[in-house]
Amino acid sequence: MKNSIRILIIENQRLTRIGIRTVLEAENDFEIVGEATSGAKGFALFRQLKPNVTVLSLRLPDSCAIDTLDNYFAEEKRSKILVLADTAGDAEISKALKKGALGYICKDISPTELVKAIRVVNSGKKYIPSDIAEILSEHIGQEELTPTETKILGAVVAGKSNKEIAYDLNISENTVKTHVKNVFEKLGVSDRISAATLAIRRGLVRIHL
Amino acid sequence: MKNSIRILIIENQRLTRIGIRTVLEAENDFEIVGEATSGAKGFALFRQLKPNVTVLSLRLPDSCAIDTLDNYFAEEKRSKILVLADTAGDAEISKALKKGALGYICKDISPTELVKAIRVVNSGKKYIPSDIAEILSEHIGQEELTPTETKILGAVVAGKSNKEIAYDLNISENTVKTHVKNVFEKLGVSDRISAATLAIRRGLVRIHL
DNA sequence: TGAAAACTTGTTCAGTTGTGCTAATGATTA
DNA sequence: TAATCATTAGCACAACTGAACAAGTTTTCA
Repeated sequence: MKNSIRILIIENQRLTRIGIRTVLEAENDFEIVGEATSGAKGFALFRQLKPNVTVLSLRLPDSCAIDTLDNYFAEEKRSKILVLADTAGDAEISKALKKGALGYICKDISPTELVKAIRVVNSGKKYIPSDIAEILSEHIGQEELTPTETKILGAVVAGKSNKEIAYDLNISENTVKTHVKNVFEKLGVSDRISAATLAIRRGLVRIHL
Repeated sequence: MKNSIRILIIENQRLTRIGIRTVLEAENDFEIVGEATSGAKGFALFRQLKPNVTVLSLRLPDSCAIDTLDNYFAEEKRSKILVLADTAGDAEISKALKKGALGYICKDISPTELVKAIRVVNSGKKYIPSDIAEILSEHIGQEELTPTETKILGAVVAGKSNKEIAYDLNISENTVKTHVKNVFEKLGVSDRISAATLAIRRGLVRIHL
């Protein structure tokens, strides 16, 4: 169909993908041009098909959407990407939006809202559902972790001791302690377990399931 | 339709629910008699509709399927329940099966396999996909945590200190240490962070996302 | 270039954690 | 009844953690 919105779906959960397709196929100006189950295949299809809108799942077996977003924008500056998350609580929302994703929706979105999201994003505008916008606003003002702090938090989550972290990063244990303390302050916790669980909940670090 | 398999779907992610429905509706001897988005509504519908097969999502906003399975079997001893999980790695697989669920599938299941799972479960037999069976076998031989140990692990994950845990449970700090040590041994770790992340990964404890 | 942010290291010290033991009590079960 | 398991508790000790400082160096970027 002419002037139809050409859509690429990158999502590994088949049942969810079928759900998305079912919803989108009901719109007669939508055309699903491709589907992929992994980040690599998805990006390859993106380059090949040049869809109008790409629905990209946040968690894919081989990659994290946040990290691959750069590739999409390097390939096509005006990529229109709608990130699809499992839960709304993720810290990754703001990251995705900062990187240039136009929309961020959650898998419990209603069909009508999904369709709307696609249309809005296709028109080049941002689409953020109100519940997600709310969460975003909650996180506003929260200081971001620096690269080193993020690395150290990752090591903490991995169960490493300050000494081990110091050894791994070739810095003194005192330095590690300082970073850890700063991370605690920024996260509003006072022990490494709370830091770790918070990091996991917020998606501040990636853990290999 | 006569002799059709009457199915109840309890799953909160709408897109996934639509996917499931789309797949199941294609079978002309399947009949979706109800859908629910929460554990409470789902169980209410179960009592009312008495479906042949119930597709029950593991993680629901208000409850965990594992904990509510007992209710289903109390209501109807021969409930045929197919538990639907996000990931295959969960320790909850074995728990669900022990409690009496007939099947345990993952959301990236293929349509044909989902249909097959429904049919097998409806016939009263167990259905475990090979990849999940494999994970199950990996966990075999791993010692299970005792109730107290589970409670203490939960407290550890919650970021509590030994002292706090002792106070909460009205036991001495030394006892807490003993339990913590035993948990470490059973999990094969040697610090609380690793215990916590492992517990989260395996679904040994529930964390409020 | 100059300021701001990030990264680095140090010291001290109280408190917590984890290890390695031993051992009593109650509940369950073969 | 004997055996096993879960729960409880104690002690001693080394190691690690987190708080509370102060202060130097390097990067980044406007």
